[in-house]
Amino acid sequence: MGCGQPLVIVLLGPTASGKTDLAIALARALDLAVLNVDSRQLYRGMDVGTAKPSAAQQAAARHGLLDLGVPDPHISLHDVCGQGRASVAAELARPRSGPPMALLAGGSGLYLKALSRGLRPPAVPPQPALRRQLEALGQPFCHQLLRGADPVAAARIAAADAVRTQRALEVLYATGRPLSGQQGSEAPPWRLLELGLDPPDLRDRIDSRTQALYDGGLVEETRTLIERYGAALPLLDTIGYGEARRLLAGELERSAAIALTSRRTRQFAKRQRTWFRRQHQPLWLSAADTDGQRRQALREIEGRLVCRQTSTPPTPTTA
RNA sequence: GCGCCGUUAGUUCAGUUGGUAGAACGCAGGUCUCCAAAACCUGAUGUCGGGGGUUCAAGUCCUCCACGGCGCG
Repeated sequence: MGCGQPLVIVLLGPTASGKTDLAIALARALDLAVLNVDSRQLYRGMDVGTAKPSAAQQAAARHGLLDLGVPDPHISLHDVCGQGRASVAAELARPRSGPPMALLAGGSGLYLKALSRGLRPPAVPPQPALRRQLEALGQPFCHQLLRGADPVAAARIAAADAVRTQRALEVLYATGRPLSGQQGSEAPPWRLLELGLDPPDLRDRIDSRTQALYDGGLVEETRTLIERYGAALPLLDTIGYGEARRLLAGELERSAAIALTSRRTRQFAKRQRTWFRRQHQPLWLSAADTDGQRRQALREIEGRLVCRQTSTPPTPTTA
């Protein structure tokens, strides 16, 4: 065990914190691929609005878990878990000079947890028709249904939380067994090093990043997505795309759209911080620029690769 | 200059026949095992424009002042 196990490095942080640049720098330094853990960069055609690594950036380092499918059939977490496990396994098996390693980077909390901790959610795909029916029955009634059928899940799910109530009922009807008994996890056989990025000037970074998305063609990209998949595409509710869609519909001025996108992004970043604090507790990198962060991260990674014999006390070395 | 209307939380506003203030959004904290860039929960906001008066009691009535809007000169 210990130093014999592969090392999986997870780089996480709120949007616009500088993960992409640092991930590429680390990938180059360690000869690794950047495996993106991002719920929106999974989709082809959602590039500008998701700040997906550019062609130049993707040429600078290998990337994985990008462009897995088109936006129309929604890609489930179950599928992402499968692809993610395969990508990590391939990366660890890849012949390289050092010990086996993989690098995950992203900001989607649930996805990060699922991949790094080996969550095994039930393999029940979303059933839109069923969800519509449950929706029509009304949330109070649905939660009452759940209390009768799966009291454990019902106790955990807030009475007003329609999304989770519907999911629990969906799993129950599809499998005939309560959801609460099917939410397991399988700790993967690797050591985990979680590094966090959360610069103090995130608000400014979000503002300038938002401006850059609009200048870089977010509205045009949104128009293309609407032409291809229709304006009702659920993924168009995404931060940035939602405002661009309203701009195209004439409901918002450009400056108002940009301000709204910034605000929603800030609110999202706050939720991400809450998640990381509670679910991950990474080692936060304090350096101000990518270069300093890279050095700091590489020191930590090297520290994990030194083979220590815990049974014998370390021999004191005098300088 | 005259008349009318307005001035209440960071913002937009609600406040019944006088009983020391509420909503939404925002903000802060939290939850999270397939919509997660989602969904949900909790919380704090305040010299009610300023002064004076009437009253046991004034955001609410009277009065003066300031500021803003509209109309008439």
